[in-house]
Amino acid sequence: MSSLREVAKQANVAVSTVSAALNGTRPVAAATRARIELAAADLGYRPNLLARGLVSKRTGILALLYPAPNRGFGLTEMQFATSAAEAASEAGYHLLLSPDKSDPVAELRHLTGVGLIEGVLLMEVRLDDERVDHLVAAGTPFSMIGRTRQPAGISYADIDFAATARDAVDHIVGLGHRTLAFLNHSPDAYAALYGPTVRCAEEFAVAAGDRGVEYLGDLHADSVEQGRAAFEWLATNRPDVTAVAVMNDHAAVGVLGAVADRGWRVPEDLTLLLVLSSVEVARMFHPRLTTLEPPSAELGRLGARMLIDQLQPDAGEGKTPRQQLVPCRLVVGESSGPPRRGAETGVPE
Amino acid sequence: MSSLREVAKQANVAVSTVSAALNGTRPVAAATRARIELAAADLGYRPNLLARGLVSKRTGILALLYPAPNRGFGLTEMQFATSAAEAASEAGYHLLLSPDKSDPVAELRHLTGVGLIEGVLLMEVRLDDERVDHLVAAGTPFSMIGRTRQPAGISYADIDFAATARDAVDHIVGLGHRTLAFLNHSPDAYAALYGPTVRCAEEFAVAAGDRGVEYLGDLHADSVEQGRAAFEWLATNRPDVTAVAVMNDHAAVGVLGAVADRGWRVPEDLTLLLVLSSVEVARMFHPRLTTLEPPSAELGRLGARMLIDQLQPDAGEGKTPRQQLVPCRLVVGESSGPPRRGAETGVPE
DNA sequence: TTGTATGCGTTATCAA
DNA sequence: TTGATAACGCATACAA
Repeated sequence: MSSLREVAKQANVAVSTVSAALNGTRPVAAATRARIELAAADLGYRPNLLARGLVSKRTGILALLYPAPNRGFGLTEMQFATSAAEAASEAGYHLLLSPDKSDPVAELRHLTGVGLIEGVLLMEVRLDDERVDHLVAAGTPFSMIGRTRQPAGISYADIDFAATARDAVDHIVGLGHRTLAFLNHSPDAYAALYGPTVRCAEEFAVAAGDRGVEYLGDLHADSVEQGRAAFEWLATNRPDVTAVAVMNDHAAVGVLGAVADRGWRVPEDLTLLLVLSSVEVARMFHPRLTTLEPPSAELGRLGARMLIDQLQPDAGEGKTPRQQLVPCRLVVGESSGPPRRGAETGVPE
Repeated sequence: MSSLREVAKQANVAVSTVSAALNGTRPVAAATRARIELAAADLGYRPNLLARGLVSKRTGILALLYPAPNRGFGLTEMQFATSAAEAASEAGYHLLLSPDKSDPVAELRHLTGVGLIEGVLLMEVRLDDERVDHLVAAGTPFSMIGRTRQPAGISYADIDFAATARDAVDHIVGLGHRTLAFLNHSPDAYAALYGPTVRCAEEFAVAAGDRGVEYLGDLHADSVEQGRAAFEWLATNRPDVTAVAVMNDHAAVGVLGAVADRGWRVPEDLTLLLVLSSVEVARMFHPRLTTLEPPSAELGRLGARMLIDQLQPDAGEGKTPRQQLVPCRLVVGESSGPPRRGAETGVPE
């Protein structure tokens, strides 16, 4: 409420001196500085961000761009947002929540056009993402949670899918399993270009290959019914499969249901792994599922930090983008066990 | 990027005329208005929000205050945020995410002090809430999702707990139940003043009384173990109880586990109700649980709308606060059934 | 070491 | 109907 001018008057100095003293932007005599700080504290002075931003082009506002929650915006995505907001707040920045509905690029153009935004934090980045192209072209500082197919030169924090897959495969190999089925998201237009969907499948295949584990990909389920169907198909056609990794929580519900219907039990007859789900969710199952929990909070925090680092004036133009991968945390639940005996029998072909 | 001045030059008029034409703030000749609009579109003009806010005190930015997600930040809370953001965006406003960590009032003072915020949307409102007191005292426009003990004069959108409890009780009465146990949150310092915790318990008691259903309150569980313990206590001491309503998802997991251990089944031997959980969550259970789903998206939207309405200049000072209650949606799952036969036997005392 | 003056892009108050 | 012009609160180049 109180302006720089009022502080100046109260401290008997010029406005510019107050500004300098408070921002440390030029040397100020210790005595006057003390007077100024006293006056400022006394009046409860707060610099007006609008005025400051108007002249300095630095608003301290970051935009978090997330897709409209058509595709399940879950706990994980929320964690990105809240931890990013927290990291921003710790650095003196503010985070603006920007749902991009129909036209993300238009929304982006608007946000930067009105001079509100200093930088953008991108969520739910796809392998090919028009938002990225636009931001690069416009020269707007940004960083990503997730990454495009070719993220060279762009700051991002993403899941280390390779390490995650290795951990998962090592886990089941340690239990004695020799085959692994991977239930991915349904191959709709979205999943086809969605980073986690694509990369998880790839890296699980690689990790399985490295460990000599037979890998069954090409299975998909995004609902209870589809999960159920997928397991039934497996039980019929590949009864030798002893371990299943599932990307979608509801699909896991279906698998568990089908397993029970068949008179099987988890983990005695089947080892079930949740991929990219929080322990919070894994705990809702009975038995408590083993899960690869995404480092959501850390990714959100990292993404925000990276963006903020870019915005620091001393960062210069020759700044190297930071790119960081963080593996999921393997949290072993009650759904992990050795393969059932005699699983080799009944292998078709 | 391009300023009002450039548009003015291009259209051969004064800046003030451009401003007037674009904002409709004073009559402008049709011809010149056309010229101006053409020039503006041509240059891709966007009004600078900082400059505008500096003079008009209207920034178009709303702050969403939410508690640091220590206490389970679930799907529900997430929905508030996203739907509020969406509603704000539709009205041309922006939503700032403000985690209030240690000192919410200081955070609030900061936000309004720097002139960034036009109004505040409060989440997780408690029966006695210092943030509310501060906002009222400071004269900052705000609205609440949830409400305090005495919300007179303040705009809010909250759950209609009375209607919700009635629906729930009617549901089980319709099935033939005569007793209902209510598993509330654990009575820690937080829950003691948390609206839903308190109001749900009260209204369930009232609704049960109205329908002649025996009500067992004073039960609490916020974890799997506590849920398990609670059910075991019930089975031992009140084997006549045939229906249980649970506030906490994890507690429900515990109840289900204990039910199974006892050789009982849901819904044959016990009807289980989730209270204030999304179907998304209810579906994760086996059997799929009946739930009273909170109208999160609607509340978020309503809260934002109410705040925005307050901010309209034509709202005047004599504006009546809007207060709206929305009941939960009863979604019947597979955990609802008639009471088991012979439940009356074995009633202690 | 400090003060003066100018401008950032708008809106709003005047005259014209 | 339109055009100057003064704020809004701050940062900064320049003068003292």
